[in-house]
Amino acid sequence: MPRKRSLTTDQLAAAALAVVDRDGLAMLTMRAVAQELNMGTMSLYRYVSDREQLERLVVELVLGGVDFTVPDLPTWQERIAALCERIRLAVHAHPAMVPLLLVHRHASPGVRRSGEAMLSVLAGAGFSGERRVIAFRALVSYLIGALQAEGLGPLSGAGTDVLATLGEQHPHLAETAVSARDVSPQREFGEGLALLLRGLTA
Amino acid sequence: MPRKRSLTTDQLAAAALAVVDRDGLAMLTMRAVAQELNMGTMSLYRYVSDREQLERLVVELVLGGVDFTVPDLPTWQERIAALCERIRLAVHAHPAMVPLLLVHRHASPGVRRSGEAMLSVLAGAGFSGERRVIAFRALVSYLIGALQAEGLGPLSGAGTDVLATLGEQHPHLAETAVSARDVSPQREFGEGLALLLRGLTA
DNA sequence: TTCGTAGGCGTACGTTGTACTCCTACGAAA
DNA sequence: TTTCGTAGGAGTACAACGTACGCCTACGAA
Repeated sequence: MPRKRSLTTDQLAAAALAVVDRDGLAMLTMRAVAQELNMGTMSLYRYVSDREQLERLVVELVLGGVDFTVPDLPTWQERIAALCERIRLAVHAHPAMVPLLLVHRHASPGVRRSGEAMLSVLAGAGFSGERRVIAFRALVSYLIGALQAEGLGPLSGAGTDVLATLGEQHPHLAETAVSARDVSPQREFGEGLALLLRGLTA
Repeated sequence: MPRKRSLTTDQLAAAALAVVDRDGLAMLTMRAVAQELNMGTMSLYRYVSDREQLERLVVELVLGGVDFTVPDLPTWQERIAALCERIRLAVHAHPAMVPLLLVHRHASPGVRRSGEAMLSVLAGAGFSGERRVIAFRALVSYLIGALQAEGLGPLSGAGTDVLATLGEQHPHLAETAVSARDVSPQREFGEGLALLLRGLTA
């Protein structure tokens, strides 16, 4: 066997993630990643077959840092919440890559492992059949949506002047946007999830 | 004043939406839309400054068909649910454009109108301050996530053989995927939302 | 030392968005 | 009715993208 690879898959993924973190998702380019590694553009194709596969590597790298073992907590609600918070924390460190989570949520081992973990908690809590389907999908929908929303806040992101203009046509929206300033992403995520969990409890 | 425009903004948006519905979001191209209209590619730039703006037109066209007047229903939970279902129905007719909803959820009048409608219901139900922020964001997160998930089912979409392979490593995931076949998107959406609303009620 | 395999990379092509420039249609003004 | 200025339509062209192809070369096995 000839020659050794000068790169590990993790290094490649790390370089891609570095580009995304620094320059944004739009700058995730085969050329940019190659430059990040001081390599020729086409050399990347010795490690991935696609730009799509490169994106998947980024997803796996981020989700790979998450511990999906079910935490030892008194209630199943706390177990679900802890799992979700772990995911949120990992993703929070790389907000620009969130859209990749959505695009590659199929065919991603990390996403599947997270699903399995959540479902095992639900199963242990007595959820089965269609009830479990509904519960699981609701949790996943919330998780996906919340991570998206956190990436670029639809309310708190805008400046105060924009809100003033907004306020004339949409008073409730403007008022809520002001209140939103005092709610941290973590609280928002956690308490929103708590609402859903409360609904699941009844 | 010289010359009349041969196109309305709606016609342009409709052409773009037709391309998306027929050929998928990836084929939404300035050239493709121009061809759909039997126009030169650059002529489109008399109506939009950007490809981005063209995408926004598509979003507005889809959301423009939604009635955001608060429905006259007994409980505020039913009012919220009805509003969300209207949105789901409109989007359901054009599943390929769902990602555009996410990308342009800021700076979209349609999205803002939907938010204002939901918030007015919440306000009428007695939600105020930070509680309203949490409730609103939770609802929006669920809505966004659920619409995404519906576009391409993460569980039911895969073939049975894939599930079998999956089942060895992820038994709960495989089992839930089987149950998921009997749950229609509408039920899934509605009952998931009901869970969240129940959590909001307490 | 030799050789075959596989890594690295330069070139080039098709596709994208869009800047620039031209031609022309047409309503208003004469 | 004629003229003219404005704005719509389209062709050309370019930069940036993903990536197919083919070359050179490093290096472990023989």
